[in-house]
Amino acid sequence: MPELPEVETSRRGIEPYILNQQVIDVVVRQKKLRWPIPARLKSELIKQKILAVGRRGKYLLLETGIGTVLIHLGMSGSLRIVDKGTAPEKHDHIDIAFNNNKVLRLRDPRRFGSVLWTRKDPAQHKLLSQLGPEPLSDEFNADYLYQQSRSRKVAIKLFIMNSQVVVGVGNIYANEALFMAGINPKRQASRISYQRYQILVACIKEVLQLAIQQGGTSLQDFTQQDGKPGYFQQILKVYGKTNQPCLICHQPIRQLRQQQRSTFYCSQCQS
DNA sequence: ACTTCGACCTGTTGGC
DNA sequence: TGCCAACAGGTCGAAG
Repeated sequence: MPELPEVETSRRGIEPYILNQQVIDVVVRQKKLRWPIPARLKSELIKQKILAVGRRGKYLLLETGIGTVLIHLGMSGSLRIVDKGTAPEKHDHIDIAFNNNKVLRLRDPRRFGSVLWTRKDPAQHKLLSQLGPEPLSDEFNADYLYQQSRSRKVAIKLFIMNSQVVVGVGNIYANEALFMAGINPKRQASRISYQRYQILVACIKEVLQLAIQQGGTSLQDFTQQDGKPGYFQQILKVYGKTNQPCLICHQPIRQLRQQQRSTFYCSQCQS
């Protein structure tokens, strides 16, 4: 579920309820996620105040005075705010309870997500230190991406989904950005001109920004049980549209597999 | 240094 | 209707 726009929407959704609040309890029902939830988390996090709710790529960062909670939602994770005493449901793996009677609750059926704890500068954490620039930052520009692409034979779609190249471009938005840029997802990264990288960078930024906007407007009710409307469905032009007519040229959208992930594109509009 | 592939999980869907 | 294979929005680390 979560790509960067959903993670950012989650960040904005939970922030008002937990910023400057003190942790009074941590309840772990299932510690086996992508990585085990550290045993130290509860004892060290308890009594700490959340000083910032940040994001790096698809990681959420809950910063305290002594360390940072790293949360990744994997493929199926979601966060919600519930009142203290609300009964957990299936796959509700961890609660972080605050002194304002609110509880931050992670649900993750597939358990590809993670909840970690670091006392260092989170940027130095193993999982964050190798990450590429944020897609919406100035650091992510055509000069950078073009430089990175020299001598890279991988298909452009896989290239932009590589988190060491740029963070936050998942399967949906990689497909959408390449459609918007008119670039064939199978094209080798090294065989794309600087000019086309200028377009691609702009399209990646636009597609992500638009999705964040959509999420922000339709997801004000973060405390509700069903925190995931299909808001991004409406802006998708190729993802999941196999055999449907291209919005530009009416050719059927094609589907193929790249690295075990589905790719959707228009063979006429994208070269 | 770069690329590919298996692995981790459960829930849903589509074809027979 | 039921069954089962295929697939789902991520990404790490080992193997090639």
